[in-house]
Amino acid sequence: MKLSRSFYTQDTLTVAKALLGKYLVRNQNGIITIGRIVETEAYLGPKDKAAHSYKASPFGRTNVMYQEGGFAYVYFIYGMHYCFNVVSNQKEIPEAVLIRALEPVYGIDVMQKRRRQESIKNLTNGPGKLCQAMDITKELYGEDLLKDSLYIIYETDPLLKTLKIPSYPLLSEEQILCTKRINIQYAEEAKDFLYRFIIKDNPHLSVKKIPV
DNA sequence: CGGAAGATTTCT
DNA sequence: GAAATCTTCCGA
Repeated sequence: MKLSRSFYTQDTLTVAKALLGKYLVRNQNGIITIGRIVETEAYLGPKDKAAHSYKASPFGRTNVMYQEGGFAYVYFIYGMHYCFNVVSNQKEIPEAVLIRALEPVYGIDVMQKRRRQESIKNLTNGPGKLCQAMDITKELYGEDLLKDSLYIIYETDPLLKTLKIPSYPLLSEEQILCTKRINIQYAEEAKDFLYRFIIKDNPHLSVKKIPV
């Protein structure tokens, strides 16, 4: 089952944490790739100096964040990478969750081609890498995650069994770790907010060490 | 309208 | 440790 609109319109920290263990599905004209979400970061708009929507209007690149939850906010950075966020919370509240790392579980051969990289550990362990592996580009800016090109499913979805994807036990509270966010030193007091959520010890995290 | 910086990755 | 590379935003 796809995550519903009411999942995405919860408060952003709840969504960021609850996304761990769910499966991101990309259907690019019938080519399916799937990854298990293992790392997320919350960005809380006007009260968060690290957020793109900290001082923004509903007209710039963060436009889609003003929608209710469940849409894709994709941005281009450093002249070469895309990053994918899930818009969260209610309409007019410009908040989102950055998907920072996946564990590849389906369509791995496709991901290897797109990434020009054999090593499975190096396919989706970073926000730019996973966009390349899943073919997420600006074309998906504003995409509705309740549609069929890009969406997220529960760990109980029968599709996973159909595709013979090995299942994991449901995540327990103690497997989830909350840390500072990555690469936002400029954000003053916001750099210390514990808005990053990871599955403890997962081999596909973007950063090995836990930020202090 | 120009310049700087960036929620990154890769290679040295 | 630094380069690659380009969009966005901010200040003049």
